[in-house]
Order: sequence, then C-alpha cells, then structure tokens
Amino acid sequence: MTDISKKKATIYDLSILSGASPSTVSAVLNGSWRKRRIKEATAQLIQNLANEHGYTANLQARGLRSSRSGLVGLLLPVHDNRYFSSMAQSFEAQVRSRGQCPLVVSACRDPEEERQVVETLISYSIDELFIAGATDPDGVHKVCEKAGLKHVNIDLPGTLAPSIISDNCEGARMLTQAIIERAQEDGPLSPDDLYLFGGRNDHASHERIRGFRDVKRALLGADPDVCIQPTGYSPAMTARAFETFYEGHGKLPRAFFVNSSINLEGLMRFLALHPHETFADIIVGCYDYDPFGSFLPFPVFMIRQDSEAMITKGFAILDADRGAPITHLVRPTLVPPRTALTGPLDALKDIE
Amino acid sequence: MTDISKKKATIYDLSILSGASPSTVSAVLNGSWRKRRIKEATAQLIQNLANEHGYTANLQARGLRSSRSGLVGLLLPVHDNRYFSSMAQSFEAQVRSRGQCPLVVSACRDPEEERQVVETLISYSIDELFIAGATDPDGVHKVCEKAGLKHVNIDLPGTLAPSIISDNCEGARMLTQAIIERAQEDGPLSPDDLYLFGGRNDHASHERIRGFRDVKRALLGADPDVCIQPTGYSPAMTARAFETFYEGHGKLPRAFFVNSSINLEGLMRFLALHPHETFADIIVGCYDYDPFGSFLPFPVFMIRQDSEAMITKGFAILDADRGAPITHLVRPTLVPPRTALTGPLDALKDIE
DNA sequence: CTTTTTTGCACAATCGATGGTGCAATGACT
DNA sequence: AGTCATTGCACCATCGATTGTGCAAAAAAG
Repeated sequence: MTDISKKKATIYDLSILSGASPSTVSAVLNGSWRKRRIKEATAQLIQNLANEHGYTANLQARGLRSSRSGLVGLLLPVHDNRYFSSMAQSFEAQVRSRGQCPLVVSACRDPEEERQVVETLISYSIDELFIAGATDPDGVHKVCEKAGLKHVNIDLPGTLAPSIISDNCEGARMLTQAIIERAQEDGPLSPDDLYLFGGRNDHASHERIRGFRDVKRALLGADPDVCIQPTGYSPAMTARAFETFYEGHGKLPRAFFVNSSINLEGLMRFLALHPHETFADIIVGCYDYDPFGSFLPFPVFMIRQDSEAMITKGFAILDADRGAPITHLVRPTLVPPRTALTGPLDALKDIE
Repeated sequence: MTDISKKKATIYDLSILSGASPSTVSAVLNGSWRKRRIKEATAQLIQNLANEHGYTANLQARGLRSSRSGLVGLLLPVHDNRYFSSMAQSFEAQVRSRGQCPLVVSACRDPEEERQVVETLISYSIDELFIAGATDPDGVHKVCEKAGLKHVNIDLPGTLAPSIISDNCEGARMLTQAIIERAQEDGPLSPDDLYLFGGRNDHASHERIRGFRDVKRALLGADPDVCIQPTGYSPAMTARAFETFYEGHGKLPRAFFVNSSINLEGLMRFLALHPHETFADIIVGCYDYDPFGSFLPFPVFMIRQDSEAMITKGFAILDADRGAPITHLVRPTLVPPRTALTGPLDALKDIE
C-alpha cells in the first residue's frame, strides 16, 4: 500500500530491499520456499515487503520460464446465447476455483476461425482447452495436438479427443414425448402436425432428429421426411423456414421441435411479422433452456443441458490425463413450460 | 506443415535452419525487417521456413520483452445475460479486428473480486481494460492506475476515468412514456398503478429512476415513493418484491418499469408460481432488450442499449489517450413489444 | 584506386521469473 | 577437536522474443 514507485515491483526490487537474492525472493513468493529450506523469518520478511509494495508476479515471465501460463481456454461458437453464456459462467467459476485464469473466446462456427483462434490461444501458452460446440472439432484437435495442448470437446463430439456431450437422443425423446402428449390433450395429433426445425449436419442435430423420429413413430405411427426441416443455426434461416411453411399451410404446425434457442429466435422473428392469432395454439419444444423462452404465450417445453456438469467432467478427464476419444453423455433435463430455473447467478450475494 | 518436430519452433530454430541470426529472424517475423534493412530475399527465405514449420511467436516471450501482451480485457458483472453477452460479442469482434486478443472475465458485482480479477489481468500485462458495469469503478481505477493500465468504464460511470454509458435518464423517459401511453389505451391510469422494480444504489439506477419519476409526474401528476422498489440486481430479490406486492394487493400493478433483464427474470420467477390470469393485462417496461423477453404474453416495451457503440467509443477514447474522467452518453433505443432485433450473430455466415 | 556512404546483418543485453547446483556456516556426533 | 550432516541461501543458465549498437562488405563518390 505504501509504495511510492510508479512501476510494478519485481523480485529484483524485493531482492534489493530485503537483502536476499532474487531466487530466494522468487521461492518465497511462489510458495516453494519450504522445499528450498528458506528460513521462516526470511520468508516473513520478504512476504511483508511484498505486501507493502503490492507485489504481484509477472505471469508472462513465469509462463515463459515454466512454459505454462495458468490460462485455461474455452472456445465457444458465440457468446450471445444463454446456453453458451451460462457455460462460460460455470467455466469461469470452476477455472478460478482451481487458481487459474479463464479465457473465453468465440469463433462464430467458422472452422477456419476456430483453428486460428486456437492458434492464438496456443501462442499464449494456455494450459488446457475446452472446445465447445465446434464445427470442426477434429481440425481443432490437430492444432492442439501439434502444440501438445490438452483438450476436450464439449457439446459437439470429435473423433480424436475425449468428448462430453448432452445425451441428445434421450433429451430429444423426452422433449418430443412431452410436446406430443401436451398436443394430444387438445385432440388427436396426426404425423403432419409435428415438425422439427433447425439444426444442421452435426452430431447433435442427428441425434436429436433420431430421438425425435423414434418417439414420433412410436406415438404417432409415422414421420414423413418433410416434417424435418434443418435450417442451420441461424435465426434468419429458421424464420424463413417458418415463413415458408406458413405460406404453404396458412398456419404453423400444431406442434414442433426447435433444435436450439438460436433457432427459437428465428421463431420470434417470424412471430414479429404475424398477429398473435397465428400461433395462439401452438405447442413448442426447444432443445435449450432460456428463462424468458419458457414464458412465451404458448406452451414451450425446454431441455436444459447441464453445462456445469459437462465442465466438471471435462476437468476430471483432463486431470486424469486420458486422451482417449471416448464420448461421455450427460443427461439433460426436461423443463415444463413456465418454469424459472435458477442459474449460476444465484450463487451471488446481492447486497442491497 | 512438414514439421517433424513435436515442439513449437522458435526463432532460434529458424535461425539455424536459415543461417541467419535470431535477431534477423525476429525482425522478419514481426514485420520490422524493412526498418532493419533486411534483404528481401532473406526475408522471403525465413518466411517460407516459418510457414513450413508452422511457426507462431511465443506471445509470452514477446510480451515479457515488450511489456505489452496484445490482450485487451473486458470486465463484466456476469456473462449469463443477453446484454452483457452481446457486449462481449461485439467487444470480441472489435478487439480481433484490431489484431489483439480479447479477454472477457466476470466478477459477480463484488467490489473485492473486481479488484482481484483486474490484478490478475494486470499480471498478464494486458494492454487495455474495459470495465463494464462495475460495482466499484473507482476502486478498479486505482488498481489500474497503479499499474499504468489504460482503461475506460462502460455502462456504469466512475469519477476517476472516462466513462461511456447509456443515456439512462432519457432511456427511462422513453420507456416510461411508452408504458404509460400503452396502459392508458385501456383506461385511465392512476399514479399507484405504475411501479418501478429493481436496480440498486448505482448511477444507472438513479438516472433511470429520475427519468421514470419525471415522466410519471408529468403525465400522471404524482409519483408516490412506495412505487419505487429497488430490489438489487438479483432475480430472487425481485421475485420477492413482486410477491410482496401481490400479497398486499391481490394483483400486480397495472404497469411497471423493470430496471434490467436480470430483474425481469425475477418477474418470471414470480409468474412461475401464479396462474396466467394473475398477469393477463399487465404492461411491462424493461430497461434491457432480450429477444425472448420481447414476446412474453403481455406487452413488454424494452430498451436496447447500444453496447456496440459503447465499445467503439471506448476504443476511440483509449486511442486518443484521454484520461479525463468525462462521461459520454450513448443513446439507447426503445423497442416496442414483439420485436425481434438482429444481433451480432447475424453477421455470421451460416453455411448449410 | 581511395574514401565515403549505404546495405545487411550479427551481437549482446534485456524483460521477470524458475530451478538445478554449489558452498559456507551451523550444529550434531564420535 | 575433527568429521559429517544439515541448514540457508546465492549463483547462474534458461525460457523466446525485442532492440540498440557495431561492424564488415558492397556500392557510390571523388
């Protein structure tokens, strides 16, 4: 607190002040001083000086020397989405509780950008990397491997590294069953009354579609191909798909499964252009949870993926140092309409 | 690509391979080679070798030497919220377009944590810092100043550093006027029919409350103090406030202003516990935009803050190197109910 | 064919921390 | 008192880049 100096203190400054050598100062301040048999009194002296001058280690220097940085990366497709942002939130908490520093970046689902961004992270010598929802996990894997960087895939699996993903098929089954049952409360449901919108050519989408079709066939007897409408992960494209359907049928399907909250945003865009009546009685299932999405003016069943558990599992795998490309499934939960779940925010104390 | 080596190539490796000295290699690879009068041919040779071996600079080493890191920090209260996550998204895009690396972290609105997190960032020698929505901007300022770190406040102003904030008072006026007018369409509105929930003892809340009261008095003639219910920024506390009101009155206020989307989540929690009828005819204004919040089953007017413009302005101020604690206002926009705005995501190409 | 200028590059110090090694002083033990 | 073990610490190379400086060789000038 009492420091006059404008620049940050270094171990050399403290070395002069304390009369000890820089290596002694270093040992004291990084905790290895007992191992190095530094006298308790010396350690105390140095620690006091360090506090007094607000010393903090230069982590770039430490990282350079030790070829570790204390940084742990999380690569996301986008920030601006409750699923990924709550993943970022849990990630950050867990990384910090391990004494490391989180580095959350997004790569816009662009395979080339994914690789580039990871190259950048590697240049900072990050210690570990979580690859979430990558379009090309295996491409990223190769970049990591070349640099000897430990990593796991989250949300979308790769074939070359361990993956932790939502049990998409089972989640889709729960969700599909829920919307079918709900729709049937209002009368019989024919196979053409139940659609699926969104998703693209990735593992998650495939599994969700599989779960959807299984349950739909089991309960409704059929699933015409036209009822599956993969639109990519863009609100605009999804909105267009709804629009097209609406133009053809004069209404929306009685019930439908939306592949993600991003696609659900596409539904909002469609709704914005049409009067309320257009969708007064639809039943929606969305594979993702959003606290406001759950309260839309029609029943929205949602699937909440347990991103916190995925991150935890990811660290367990990294710690165990298993690089085998095994896929671990994490069970998601079905969230009925009009449900306000608590999130990572609730851990905060909110004084006043 | 043809590299056999397991470890990352360094300028020393390339120095041996090319026959040039490390300093020459360094100059070539960091672009300063013309200034250093390196022959074009030599530069080419080295650049080819670098590509061949997939060389990338060790940014920790560079940072150590140059005491800059290429990292730009953004300190958020939380990730898990559309306002802040879309801010993170624009921030990231802008930082990358400047050739730097974004470092987005959250500090849970805890002043002590804010300072600690910033200390950590400083240890990594970040070059610049955006302090968004900090509970104690001035406390963070002091930490930055001691380290000579350039910084700006976003969203919540400090008194010691330049601040860029939403024009909260004006936004609140627009929002208040909108909900009053809308409520009056259904009949006369008395001052006790219009409440404000959420916010706490910070600049933004004060300004919003001021705007709210101004307009309310102008249009409704009065604003009893009981109509202002600051609940902090926690969904749980906000929900309790609604519950309390409901217990006392058997209904919610006809119209109310909610201070942020986080507080609006509190409304969801309340709603989850009550039947639809309870809130069939409320009119809500929310100071924040959320794409799903806009489509709730009652009219929700929202204010969209222009976080992209704030970040842009922030860089302008940092680049101009003005440290004067001036507060810049950025005008937000009023978003009528059932509106789906496009966001940073829409810039993405979505192949397939 | 000198002298001066320009070109092209190598050398070496430096950033701040880490960790292996070595050595003096102290204490224990015979 | 002499030997040996232990304690407590200093020394120094090292991580990979940057940058000021110096010096040959080549080119231009005289």
